[in-house]
Amino acid sequence: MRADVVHRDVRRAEVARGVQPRDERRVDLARALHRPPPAAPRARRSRARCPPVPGEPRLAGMRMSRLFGRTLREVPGDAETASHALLLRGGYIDQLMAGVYSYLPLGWRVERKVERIIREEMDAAGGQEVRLPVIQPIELWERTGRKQAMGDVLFQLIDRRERPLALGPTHEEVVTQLFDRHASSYRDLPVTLYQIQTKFRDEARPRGGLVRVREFTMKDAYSFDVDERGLDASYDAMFHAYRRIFARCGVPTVAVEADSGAIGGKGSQEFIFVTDTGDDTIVVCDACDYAANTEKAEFVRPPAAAEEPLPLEPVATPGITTIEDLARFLGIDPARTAKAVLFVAKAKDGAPEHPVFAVVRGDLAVNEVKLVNALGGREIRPMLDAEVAEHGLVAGYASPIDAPRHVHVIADLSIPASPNLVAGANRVGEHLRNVNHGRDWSAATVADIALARDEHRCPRCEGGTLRTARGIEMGHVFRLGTTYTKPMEARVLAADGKPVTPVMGCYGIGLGRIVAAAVEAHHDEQGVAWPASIAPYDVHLVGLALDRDAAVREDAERLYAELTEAGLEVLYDDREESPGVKFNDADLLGMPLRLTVSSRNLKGGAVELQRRAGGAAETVARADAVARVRALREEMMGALI
RNA sequence: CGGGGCGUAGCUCAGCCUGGUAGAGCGCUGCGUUUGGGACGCAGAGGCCCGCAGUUCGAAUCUGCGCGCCCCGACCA
Repeated sequence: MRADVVHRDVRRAEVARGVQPRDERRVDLARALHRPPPAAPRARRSRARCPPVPGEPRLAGMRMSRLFGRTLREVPGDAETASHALLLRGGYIDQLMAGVYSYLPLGWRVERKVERIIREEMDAAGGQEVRLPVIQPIELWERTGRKQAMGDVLFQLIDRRERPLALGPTHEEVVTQLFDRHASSYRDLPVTLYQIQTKFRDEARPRGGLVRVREFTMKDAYSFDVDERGLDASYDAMFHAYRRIFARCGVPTVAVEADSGAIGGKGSQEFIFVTDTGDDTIVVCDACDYAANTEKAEFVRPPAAAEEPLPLEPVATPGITTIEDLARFLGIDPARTAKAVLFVAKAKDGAPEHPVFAVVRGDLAVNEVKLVNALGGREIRPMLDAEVAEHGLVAGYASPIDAPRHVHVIADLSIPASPNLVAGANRVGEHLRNVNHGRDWSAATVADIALARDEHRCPRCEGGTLRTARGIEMGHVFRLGTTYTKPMEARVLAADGKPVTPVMGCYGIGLGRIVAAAVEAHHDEQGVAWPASIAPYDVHLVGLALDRDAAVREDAERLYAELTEAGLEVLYDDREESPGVKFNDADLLGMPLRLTVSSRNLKGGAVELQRRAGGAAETVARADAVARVRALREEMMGALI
């Protein structure tokens, strides 16, 4: 159906209903705003001011002359990453303050498309959408101890009655309470609730444009099951939904094992978009499918020399306080030394601060996340130089042998397995050779507290080697268990009539990060090349020299109408700009397809069709243009899943 | 929270060292020329030089104190 026919029908219907026709309303509205109605196109420089013509498609199209937001030729100074620079240059986003952005019409369309995809996949996986409050009473956070755990990241405010409140950084507490009020029987389970909503986190350091922000849209989902088996099923459903979501959005991700951090629970996986600009580090096995965040990553320690323990022997090491210097000075491999790293475990729940003496083999580094976990979740900080002496230790020469009793000595797995190490003597300028764990000293705790890195061997397969990569966390799925249901005292009655505490899972995705990652993954020197699924518009229609050639203008307008009527979303460049400007803007903005109408092609009864992501331009017969665009769009969408 | 950098027109920046009535390019407005890869001419609009307090006859410029933004690190469900 033609647009003007549609319009006529709508108009007739409106008149019949006694409603003032749409285009007349527009004029009235303008008058009401004390402004003249949109002027007729001027003879020249009509740049922008042409009013929507009768029959203007109401939803699926946008004239660039009317589009709010302009493209920038130069990169705004604050942008470091490609996604940040291109989103700013294209007029997709605008920064209000550190870590807080507005989305302009184009940017918002992208986010809404991501949102739609997520909603479809969540619904398909059995999720039910809800909408939870942003503003929450602080007591809720005190109940689970997370007011402490979140610390300064939690945005807090006080209402007029001086009641302390928080802006939700996540919603485990709220949803658990909601669940408890509305579910009372095992028959109500399983249930997965989700929402797409703005979250607030006062990040210490926002960075990378949309990558780490303080106000952001997140999809968070929460599953409730009667038992672990149920949780497994809910978790798997979400995991697979996540795979589909990222695939459909054109963002390649790798699922890695992760530390659960302040969220808690037992086991989680992150979906990481691999990029050098990422702020997370992961390791990936080059032989099997093992992949983990370095915070969590296990690895096979390089083997130690098989030797019998030799007699302990002091060695003078004047001025040598680092492993590097020590190994060079003694002409040995760093793996033949023991590295001491001193921390202070912070006070928690009334327990006072206490010194922590961590020992790893010299070729390894301490993984602070693992160390915190080995300490039962106690936060740590580096020990200050002054404190080292206070605890009876000698900086640079600290020794695990005869360490003061109040010092918690914790050794990495590599230590008991490595004989005859060189360690500090706890005297300035002196080390000890042939130190053996079990003979000369024993750690209070032996645990995996070392950091995996490039070249380490895979813990899951024979012969695999770990490789490190940087990346951005796109989503995170957690098996929470009863971390929240227990302290919140959520219960349902089981089949046997006895109350059980439901086991929970939670699942988050950052929408803005998907937008940023999609740009990182799909751009070139000229600009963005959106995946078809989340591009703000399907086609960028470029009309050249519209004011010079009435035939071209008419045909471009007609094509615009035809495309939108065919259900395509069209960005129509109807501006009075030179071809170079239009093409460059089209490249920068990055719609997946570009259609060019020009007098040159029109003479041959054709238009030019170009894929933004590459490939030569094709000349398409004018009559086939719409069908060809639809076909290409289908093809590109199909390729995404 | 440590370290570094930067705040001058819508954007990118010069001017600051050596104090003396605020500049460029891009963008924007008007008129004309131009039209397949960021064209050109002419005429314009646009600035509390981040803020406050000092020094000085005089401060964008020097000094102090704030605030903001960016980067590295710490931190980061």
